[in-house]
Parts: sequence; structure tokens; C-alpha cells
Amino acid sequence: MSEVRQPVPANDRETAANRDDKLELRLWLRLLTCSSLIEQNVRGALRLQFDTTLPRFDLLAQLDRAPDGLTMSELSARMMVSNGNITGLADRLVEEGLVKRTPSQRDRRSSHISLTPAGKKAFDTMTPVHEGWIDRMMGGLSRQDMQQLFQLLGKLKQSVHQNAVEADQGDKP
Amino acid sequence: MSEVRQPVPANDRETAANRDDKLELRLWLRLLTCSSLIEQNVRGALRLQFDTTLPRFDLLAQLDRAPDGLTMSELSARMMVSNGNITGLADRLVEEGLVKRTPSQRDRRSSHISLTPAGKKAFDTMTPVHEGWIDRMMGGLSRQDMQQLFQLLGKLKQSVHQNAVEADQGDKP
DNA sequence: GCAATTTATTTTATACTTAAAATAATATGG
DNA sequence: CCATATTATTTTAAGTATAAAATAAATTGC
Repeated sequence: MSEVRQPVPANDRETAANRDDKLELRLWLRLLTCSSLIEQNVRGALRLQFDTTLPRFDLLAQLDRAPDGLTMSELSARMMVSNGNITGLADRLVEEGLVKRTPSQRDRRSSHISLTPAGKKAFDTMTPVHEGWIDRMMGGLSRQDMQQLFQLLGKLKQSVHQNAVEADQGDKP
Repeated sequence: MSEVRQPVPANDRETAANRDDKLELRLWLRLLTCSSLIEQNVRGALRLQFDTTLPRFDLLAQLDRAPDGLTMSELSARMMVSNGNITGLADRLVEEGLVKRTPSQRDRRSSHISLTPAGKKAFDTMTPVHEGWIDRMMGGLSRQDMQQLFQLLGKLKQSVHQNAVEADQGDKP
């Protein structure tokens, strides 16, 4: 009597939540699950098709929108990662010849990171394919679903900013 | 004439998207932004208040729901991270005395990871506080917003599973 | 002008994460 | 039984990430 393989309901982060858990927590776990799922797909595809990584692609994408380049601090803010992280990432991309550092004329502490021609070319090759992956993964959502989701996530983003756990605005009574 | 500090529209991952970008891409960037924002808040708060990390907390949370413990593979699946990652995480938590490994009786390859009394106690201390952070960050959303968001993310999750970039189900014509 | 502060970046130490290879044990099919 | 395949985990190497300290340059307030 072989046990029938049930279509397992996907063991993921949400498994840690029960029906009796608060909606807030279940929502957070589901958000994290979606984000992780997409991230892992994109990461794997970037590696297979372009032999690169998501952080590198992200950095190139940021630079592509900034013709004059960005400082380390700006990159850090936009990519929402630490300063030190950007230093290492930029180092590797410079080694690969995809980005270059240009010392700032006005401020000798900072430099502008920008795409080299090779970096621009690499990004232009990858970005339409990348866009295709994203489109494909969202294929199950209607236009209206996406618009609603976009709008609700906008609300969430605002809410998180306003109620940040760390942001102590403790000086006003 | 001091310049008035405008409420800067937050430079984050979405900065890389333009109005003319496809909705799919903008949605993905916004999703990632929300996820990163919450994650960073929780990580920082866990460090400040409990001197621990998000991955460790996550692992404890998974175990709390599994009284008999979980195998490394089960943990890997539920936390959506690689096998090797779990090995290292579990090692550190064993060092801290919060979890223990029990060799499986039936299968000498595998072991069951479970909470020690100290681990259970630590988790029970942290989890209500953690829940409070999540509630707080979602404070700007109505109950209906949350339900809608939960439902839409469910659709998205399903869509990503069905249209995974890597999952080649190439054997059926 | 100059001390004190702030800002931009890098460095350091540690932790987390992955993919791939290695190890070891179990299951399977003759 | 035994060769083969599969499964569970660990190891390895490289990369990603953080927080905190260090460095260095710019700004500010006398």
C-alpha cells in the first residue's frame, strides 16, 4: 500500500503561521514569502543566463537611471543596504570592468560611480530579459489586481515609514 | 536663508523605476521595498532589544510550531533558504543553548532539531514583542486593506509558483 | 582661523547565504 | 545480496550583508 503523494501545500515561511494568528503577522509572512520566491527565481535566472548576481544587477540598474553616476551614499540609500556593502559590490564591478569610479571635483571624500560602456552594454542585454521574467511571474494577476496591489503596497510602505520601530522621534512630547 | 528640509520622497529601490516602466516591474520593486523596510526594522529591533538576529528568530519560530522538532531539510524548505545555511544557523543556536539536535532513530542521516527549554523561553519572551512591532508597522492599514492585500499576495504567490523561471516542466508537450 | 561636529567612505569583524561538491546512509531493482 | 540511485546533511569557496570603528574631508560656530 504505497502512500499517495498529496499535492503538498508548499512548505514555506507561512507554515509558521496558524489560522489563529493575527492577520498582521500572516500578512507579513506572506509578503516575505512572495518577495523571497521572486528573488530566488531572479537570482537563479541571472546566474544561469548571465552568470551574474542580483546585487550586481541591481547596482547596474540604479546606475543606468543616473547618467551622471551616483555616490556611494546614494547607492546605499537607493539599494537599501549598508555603506560597506556598496564598497565591496562596487569593487567587484570595477574589477569586472562594468562600472568606474570618478573622484568628485567638489568633494574629495566622495566619488561618482557610473557605468562603463561595457557595463551599459551588459545591462542593456540583461534588462529586457529580466523584465520578461518579472512579467511571466506576475502572469496570473490581472491588470486590476496589479494596480490594486501596487496601491495597497504603497499604503503599507507609508505606514512602515511612519511607524518605524527604530525611528525614535522621542523629542516631541 | 536656511533651506527648508523638504519631506524627501524617500530614495529607495523604487527610485530605479520610472513612470513609463511596466507595472509589473514597478510592482516588484515596491514589493521588495516593503519587504526590505519591514525586515530591516525587525532586524534592528531584534538586535537592540534581544541581541539576536532575524534568521535565528525565524528558526526558533519554526521550531516553536513543531513540538517534535524538524529535520534540517524541513527547516530549509520552510525558511526558504539553502541546506548549508541551516547547518550554520543551527550550529550557532546549539552553541547558544537554544536548540538541540536529536539523532533520528529511523534514519541515521538525519536529526531532529528542537527547542531547548531555554530556547522556548527565549522565544516566548520575544514573540509578543515581535508581534507588536509588526502590528505597529501595519498600523496605517485598515482591516479591509490587510485582507485585500493578503488575498492579492496569495494570488501572486500562486502565480509565481506556476510561472517559475527555473521550474522547467519541459517533459510535457 | 580653528576647534568641534558632521559627512562620505573604507575597513574590520562577524554573520548570513548560496551553489556545488563531498560524505554518508537509505531505498530500489534486479 | 549488491550495484545503482536517491536522500539528508555537511563542507567548501565565494559572495553578500551588517554594525561599528577608523579615516579623511568638509562644514559650522564662534
